[in-house]
Amino acid sequence: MTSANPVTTTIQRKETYAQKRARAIAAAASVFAERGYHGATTKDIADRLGIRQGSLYYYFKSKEEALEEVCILALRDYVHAMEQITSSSLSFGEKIFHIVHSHLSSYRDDNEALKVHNDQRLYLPEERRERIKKDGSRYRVMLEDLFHQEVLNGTMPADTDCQFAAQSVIGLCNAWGALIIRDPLLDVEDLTQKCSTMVLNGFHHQHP
Amino acid sequence: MTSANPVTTTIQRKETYAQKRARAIAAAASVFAERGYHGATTKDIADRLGIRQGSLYYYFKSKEEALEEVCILALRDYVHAMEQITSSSLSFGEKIFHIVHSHLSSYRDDNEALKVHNDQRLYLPEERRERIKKDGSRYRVMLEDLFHQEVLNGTMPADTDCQFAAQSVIGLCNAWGALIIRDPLLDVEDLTQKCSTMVLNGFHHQHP
DNA sequence: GCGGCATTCTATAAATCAATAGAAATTCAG
DNA sequence: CTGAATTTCTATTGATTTATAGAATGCCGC
Repeated sequence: MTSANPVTTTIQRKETYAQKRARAIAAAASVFAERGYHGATTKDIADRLGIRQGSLYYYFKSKEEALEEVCILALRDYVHAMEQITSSSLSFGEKIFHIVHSHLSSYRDDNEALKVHNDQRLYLPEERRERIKKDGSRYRVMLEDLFHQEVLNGTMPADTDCQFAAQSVIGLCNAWGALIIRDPLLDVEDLTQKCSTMVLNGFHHQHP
Repeated sequence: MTSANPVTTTIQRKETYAQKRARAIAAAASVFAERGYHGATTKDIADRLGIRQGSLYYYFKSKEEALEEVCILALRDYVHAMEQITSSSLSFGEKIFHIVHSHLSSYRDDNEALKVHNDQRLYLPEERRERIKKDGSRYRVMLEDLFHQEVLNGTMPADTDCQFAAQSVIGLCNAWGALIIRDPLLDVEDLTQKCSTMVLNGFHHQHP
């Protein structure tokens, strides 16, 4: 055997293509989130990367491909977190809490990819949209199943509409997510607590 | 007195400028809803009206003005409906029901102006955005006050965060609204029932 | 029918933008 | 150092788009 492969043993002094491309996707996410897909220009993205407009095409075949990549990125971590939570041994209430927390946190910490997925994905042509749709549906179905399980357990009314419940949780989180991005003062921990409580028990209204 | 004003007594054989402009705003709303503000062209709007691109400028000084008008239109009816409901003698639960119903219905019936307001208003420059912001806030505050009143009545926990509650109801309705527009099969009456119940009592989860 | 006003059209200016081709620069192994 | 591969740059093309100016058309009262 010859000496160990320098690629894996040498300290990396230069970013790989994949790493630089990942930064390009993040830059695209940021710009798309701020100005929308059509409102953003390839120059905006290039500027954020410190390269020229034309150079961007070394990483993307088209602006459209950049949007698709942003959407794929957004869903990857998002779905992964959901898988971790639903397969854990937490109680139902705790799972909901973690799901909401993970969802809201991603708006604060991550990049703006999730917002771009929510707001701009419909501007993708059919074919590209289909490709990312699967992951989005998977997320919704996992949440749906979580509710469904709870109905079978008897800890939720038998007539609960689990599709409605799942979609509502997602919608609520996305609505607050949009606000979280725009208002740095919003406290994710506090919102997580309030959203989970609301989902499970509403605002506790008592008939007078 | 001379003969009665023909404008008011004669059967209208021709649309007034205001009416035609209103149709232009509706066309803009429709196109903006479908393609987004930046993705829509003035030609798209003109096509939907059956006029030429240049002729559109008889009704708008700019594309930007068209977007502002769409947002103003969206909020006018929206705020008006809220005023009617909150000032009525309905019970709290009924009011929430009507508010949700009015909100969701507007996505089904009206034009797509409300969706445009939600998704595209941030692309307006500061000054124009400020002008429409007031109406949006008014809606939220009215809803907030409704919750606040209920806390004072003692039919809701004293520590209820009314701002959170109001924003959540709006967010939930907007999330479902976006789905309603895309899926004609969704039943607004059914969704209204489920959304109101969820807001008031959550999904009735019982600790096992 | 005529004069004036309202409405729409044609044609075009000016700016912007995505995408490409090929040259330059950088990096790196031998 | 040298040559090849990678990465970035320059320069440009072609298409699109907003907005304007001025001409043409339609409409209405008289």
